[in-house]
Amino acid sequence: MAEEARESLESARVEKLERLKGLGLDPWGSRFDNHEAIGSVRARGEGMQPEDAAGPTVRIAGRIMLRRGQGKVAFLELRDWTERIQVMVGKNQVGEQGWAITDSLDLGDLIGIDGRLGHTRTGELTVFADRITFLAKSVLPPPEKWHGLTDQEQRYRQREVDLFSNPESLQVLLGRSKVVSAFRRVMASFGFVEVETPTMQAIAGGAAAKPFITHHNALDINLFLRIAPELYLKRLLVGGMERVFEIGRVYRNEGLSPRHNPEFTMFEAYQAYGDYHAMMDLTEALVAGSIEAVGGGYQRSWCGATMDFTPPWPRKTYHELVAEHAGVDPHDAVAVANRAREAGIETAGKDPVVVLSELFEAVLEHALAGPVFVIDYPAPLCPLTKRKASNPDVAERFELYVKGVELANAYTELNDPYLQEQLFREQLAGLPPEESMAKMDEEFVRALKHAMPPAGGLGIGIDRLVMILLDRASIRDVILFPLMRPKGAQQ
RNA sequence: GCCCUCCUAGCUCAAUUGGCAGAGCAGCUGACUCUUAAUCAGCGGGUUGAAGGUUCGAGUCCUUCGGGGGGCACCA
Repeated sequence: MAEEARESLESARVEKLERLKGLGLDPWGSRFDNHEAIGSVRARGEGMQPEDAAGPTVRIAGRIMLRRGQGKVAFLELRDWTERIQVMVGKNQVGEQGWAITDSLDLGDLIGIDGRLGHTRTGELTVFADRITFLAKSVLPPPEKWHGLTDQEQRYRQREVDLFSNPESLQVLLGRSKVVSAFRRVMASFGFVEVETPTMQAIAGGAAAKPFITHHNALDINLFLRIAPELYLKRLLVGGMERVFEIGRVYRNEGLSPRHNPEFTMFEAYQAYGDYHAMMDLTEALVAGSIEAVGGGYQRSWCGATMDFTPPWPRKTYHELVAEHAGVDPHDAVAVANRAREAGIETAGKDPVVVLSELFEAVLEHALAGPVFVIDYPAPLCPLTKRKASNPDVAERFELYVKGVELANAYTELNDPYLQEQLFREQLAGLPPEESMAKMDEEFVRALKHAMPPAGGLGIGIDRLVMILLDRASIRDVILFPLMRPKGAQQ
């Protein structure tokens, strides 16, 4: 039976665990202070001559990835979250107890090593162990030592195994953290403060998406998990917090795909007395800071395509792009509708602006190489955006596209409470309510009546940015624990 | 939700037109104090995702179910 085979592998390891106990050791280890990152040890080794036999003493800790027994000496490959390094353990050097420990090691075990840094006869940088400290037993066998874990399902379901057996996965997900840190650094340098707003909301506003519903028992009310933090952040502008940002999860009850996970990380920022041009500058600074953090420069490739992130990026109007790529005058509703039908879009009963929008998405989104700021959207699509003073049919909004992926969305924020209230009530023909951003939020409108400063607002999808900067094809590769259907669940 | 596709040992993968389920790694036993995916000798490990069906015979063909990946739809 498969179960028995697995258990026999486990029991062989449990037997060694008992052997460690027999040596008077705790197989689950304890505190191990002052160990040095293996990456740092390696860096020190760079400056050493290969003939330096007895280098500095070092203390490292990590997981045993490889083992090469050689009689009364053993070579171990130890890995921590920075690097891997070879350790040589000799029976004469570590003594009877140390050798007994070495004899009980399995691939996957966690150990600490005190030793001297040097090189072997073949020139490999190696820690020559003086002492071995057992830190934790792995009673399950790790994946194959050369291929690692390749099965996608297991890599997502057992991310911890993926992380320790596939260094690339670890680097990608650490890279994600570097991007988030870079965002915080850049925002601080621009004088923004980080805030936290409700993720459970009575009205799921600020974006067009179907929400998740949850229930609060004590109040006996249904609440929505937020689809965007937007409306609360703008209320902070009213309150006088002039530069705020939030990095947090939002939840959208929609399909899964290589670009969509039901919960994802949204960055939003609001700057009093700014506008959408200020947000474009900020976007460039944030992406530049992220690129600096993950390395690799402005010329990047993603899924085989190359792109240039050297700022500033092109800024083209929505209408220009429609004329250029769809070959149709965006002001000519009949021509737009004809072109849309050519592209296979149903036009009957839809507002001309909705048809234009669907044509844009069908024809243009994937044609935009980027990075490119698409600016000045048709006003009816943007119920939260200030209209251009010179033209009320155009909203001061931009979206940032890179290789067909929408990375950022920003507005000059609408701060006229009467217009806001009116726009919340308007429902475009052909748009079901849950697909509209227009959801009446009385609290928000009331807040605007206390005067919200004219402002620029920006939203960036962190997951997608990380995907593009770290050249991952699937959003699941940049989320530590992507949503998976529970295995063996009934119905 | 629909379409395509995948699921074989702990892991990575084989298995000819339907014809005895295999290998490497990992594991176990032994040898080895400078190896590099160490090597050498030997040993164990399987309800081929699940359940049915066709057939003399199914890992392979059919049906249903479960899970994954990709696409469509929806969206960021």
